[in-house]
Amino acid sequence: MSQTKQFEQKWQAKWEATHVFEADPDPKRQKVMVTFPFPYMNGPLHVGHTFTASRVDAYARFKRMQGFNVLWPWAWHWTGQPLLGASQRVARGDVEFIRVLHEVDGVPDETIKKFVDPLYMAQYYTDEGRLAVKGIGFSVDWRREFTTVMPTFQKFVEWQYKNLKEKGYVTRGTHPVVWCPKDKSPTGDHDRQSGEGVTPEEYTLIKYRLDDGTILPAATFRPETIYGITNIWINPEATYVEATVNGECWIISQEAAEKLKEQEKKIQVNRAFQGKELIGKTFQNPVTKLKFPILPGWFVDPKTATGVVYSVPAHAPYDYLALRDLQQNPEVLSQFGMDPPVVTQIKPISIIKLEGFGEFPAVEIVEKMGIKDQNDPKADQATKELYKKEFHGGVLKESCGPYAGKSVREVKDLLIKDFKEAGVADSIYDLSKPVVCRCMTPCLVKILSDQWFLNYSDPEWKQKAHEAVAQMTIYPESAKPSFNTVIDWLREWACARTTGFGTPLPWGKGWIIETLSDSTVYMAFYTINKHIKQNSIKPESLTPEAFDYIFYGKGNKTDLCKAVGISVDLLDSMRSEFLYWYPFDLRNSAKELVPNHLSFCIFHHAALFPPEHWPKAISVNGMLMVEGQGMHKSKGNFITMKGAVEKYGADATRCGLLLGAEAMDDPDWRAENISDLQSKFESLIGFATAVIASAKTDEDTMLERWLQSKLQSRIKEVTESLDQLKTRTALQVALFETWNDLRWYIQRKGNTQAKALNEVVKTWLKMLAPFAPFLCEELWSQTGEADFISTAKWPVFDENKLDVAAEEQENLITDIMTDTSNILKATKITPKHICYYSTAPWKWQVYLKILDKTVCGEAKIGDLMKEFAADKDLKPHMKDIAALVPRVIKALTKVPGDRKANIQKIKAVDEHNILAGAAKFLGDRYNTEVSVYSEDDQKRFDPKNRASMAMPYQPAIYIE
RNA sequence: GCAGAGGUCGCCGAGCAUGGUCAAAGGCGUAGGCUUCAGGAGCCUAUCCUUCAGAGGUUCGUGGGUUCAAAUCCCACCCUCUGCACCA
Repeated sequence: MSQTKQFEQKWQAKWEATHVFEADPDPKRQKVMVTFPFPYMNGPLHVGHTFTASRVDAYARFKRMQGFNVLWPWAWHWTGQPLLGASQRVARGDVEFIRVLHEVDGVPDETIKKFVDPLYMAQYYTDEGRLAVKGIGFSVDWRREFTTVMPTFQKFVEWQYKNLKEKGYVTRGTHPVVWCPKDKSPTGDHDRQSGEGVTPEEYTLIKYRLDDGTILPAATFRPETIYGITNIWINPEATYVEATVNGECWIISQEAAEKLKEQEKKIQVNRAFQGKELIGKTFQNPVTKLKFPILPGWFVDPKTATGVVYSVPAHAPYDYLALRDLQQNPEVLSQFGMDPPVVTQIKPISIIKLEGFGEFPAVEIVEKMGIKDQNDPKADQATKELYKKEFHGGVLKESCGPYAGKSVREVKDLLIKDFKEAGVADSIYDLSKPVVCRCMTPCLVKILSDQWFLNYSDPEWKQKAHEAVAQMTIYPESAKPSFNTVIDWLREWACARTTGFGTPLPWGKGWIIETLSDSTVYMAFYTINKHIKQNSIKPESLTPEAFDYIFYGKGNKTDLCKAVGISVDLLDSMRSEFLYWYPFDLRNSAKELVPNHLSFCIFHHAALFPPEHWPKAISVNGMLMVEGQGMHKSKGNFITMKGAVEKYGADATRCGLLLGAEAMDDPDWRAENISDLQSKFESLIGFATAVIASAKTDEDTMLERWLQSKLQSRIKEVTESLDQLKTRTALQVALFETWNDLRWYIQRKGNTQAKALNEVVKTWLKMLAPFAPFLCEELWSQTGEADFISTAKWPVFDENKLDVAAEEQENLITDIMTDTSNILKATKITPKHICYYSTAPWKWQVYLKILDKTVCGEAKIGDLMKEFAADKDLKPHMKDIAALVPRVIKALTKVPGDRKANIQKIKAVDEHNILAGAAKFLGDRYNTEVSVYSEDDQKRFDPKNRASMAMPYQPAIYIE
């Protein structure tokens, strides 16, 4: 077994044995409750879950180390249809599906057989999931765990819905859905063979009347064009039916009759006939009462809507094209017994004024695009373009009755409403593209009646939700507006369905609360489930009144306890535990849940709890990609949490994911990166072990102070980043940048014996512990610490340990190394001897004066020279100063502001000593002899007379 | 279609809000050296171009503009990605 695996098992066992991550109320300590949306258990946990949950765990561990009482609970989502669907696929012996279960999920064959029981399947994945979560080292309090089919949890959901209903947030209504007639259930995107993303579209039907009173319901998205009608198109070759629809006699395509049966229409088909029978007849416009002819239109698709289309050639390219085609070939009309003038006399009727176009926009666009006839594919493009333009910019003309002068956009809804009320319009739902169910049955649109909705349209509810958003923190900040957008945009949500697992609607027989609707405030249940489980509280004790008391403090507890059979103490413990933990302090999820779950969570909290129990913070992150692609079982790139941990180790998996991205960016899982990280950790372990073992001296030189100083900035950055959920930045600094500091120190120092280094390494481990807890625990124990690093005190930034002089000293070294390398590169010489010349003291005087002036923004060469000339110490050097001043000014433009301030603070540094101290280090670096002289040393070795080039922070260099 | 996010030096990815400190962090990859029985790992150095002295030049999707100064501000254009409901 690998070393990594040993550490993982060892520390997991210790954590479990000591219950370190179990959190109970402690009034003396501030609490932090973090949550992660419970995963749906129709499959194993994967690296996507791992990424999101690793962020939560890093935060939880960080806060725990900061001394907070941290609760991280976990649960499992079993509600809904997919679990049943999956089980049924096993029962049907779906070969491909079973192969995936076996190969991707790694389920043993014997177990797969038992998946015919969906509850068994859910339990299996839950048990596997729990092992995976423990294996990766998430610091969860398992005493609060539950699944959404547990009767006690369902009692909680019943309480939730009873309250929502009483507050008026649950309403009843009808709703169109994509429907599979064979399965007799709505066909969601995931249940489809084809037609992903297709939703029902509502067409308005205008009830034109034939002379005998029969209704021709023509379907349109543009009912305002009723004022510009010139004729109706019927496909002469399609089959139409005459049917009694809600007591009226309608003529529609055969397909349309089937559709309407599912759309709350009482329909009886009386006879079927060919479309050509209708050609040549006349009908009346129910609004204008004018009469028009029915013409043959071969482009009319009987499968779309009613198969009856009315023609507005002035504004609809297809209509104009079809009309033009007929007018150019009027002889085809003879087969329908019509005379050409009926067609040739038709003129488009303009009803919409559109900027940039004349009378007949459709005619213009057809001519502009050079569209040949009604079969030209460009006709479709023209239709879309014109529709958009007229919708946004079109104004109805005088002929449009009460709607004249209004824009299309503003009257459309009103007009539909008016027409429906006047009985001249109706509607039909249809699909823009065909949808086929997984069972291979073509779908249609069904109107579900008596559907239960969460009324997210309620303006007061929306308002409260906005308030909740306003008072909470969203990470990253940039995601906040999208929550408000979603809240404005959400409308009625069907919250119950008839199939699948879940909690029955308390008042609606046969309805089950749907999966996104039963999981909105369950975080509150975590706070009390510990007591429910420990005391084996019966579901029947958990009445709405009991929950009202626990969550609201409502009711008389003596009576209540008697009624439900829970002791007063226990009830009070539950109440106070809820009050201690709630509200939750963080909920982290992937951004895909913003438009649904996370917003629902906000809505429901706003509805059910007072503002002090509304969420404190929500954070969102990107969606995990695998090798640049979305992760799907079908793509063969599905990686389970368990599999990743087995292959790369828990620490590398966690850190590899967290280094992938932060904020809303999508992290990319690259196997190569993860295994590189794995070996990096191996080397980290070796490195830290060596340092820990070698610590013995009490040295406190400039280098130790430098290391401490650097460490302080790292502590500050890691702490601040973690507080902002910037896990990537935090880990990058904690792992790589701090490591680089340590490397630099060791190189400069030449050994690892200082105890100070050992202390820094211990601090380093603490900063890494939230991310890589296993190896940190192990190394921590090697330093002789008896307690867990998981509960060690988080390092605190200490300003007193900042040492700008030490930092400037090292800057001097790195700067001179850069210059030396530059020279070597440019000259391509192999150095035999490198000489450095430290700057003469009088130059420092000049330098610091110029620096002061620069910072104030008044560095004028003339003034400076006068000032220097007046100084008797400088007077003898005036010739050199004349050359030095412009060089210094130029050099200072490249120095960052904060460094300038530091230099002002520490004044002159002892370049000579610093260089002399680093001579050996530099000599090793360039593999040559290094000599250090003072610029004004008369005995210096300086054949090319370079020394005079020296200036502060830029010693002169001579290389031979 | 509607809404949102984004295009940075081989790759991933900082930086752009508060323009100058940006040839642009960090990681990866690649090359060379050291170490190692070997492999791996580790350590060091280099990695836009030019340059025999610490310098210069051309870069941050494309094209304009503002400014002494733009990866960073403004405009236009091109391209990519994500969500859009009864479904987890």
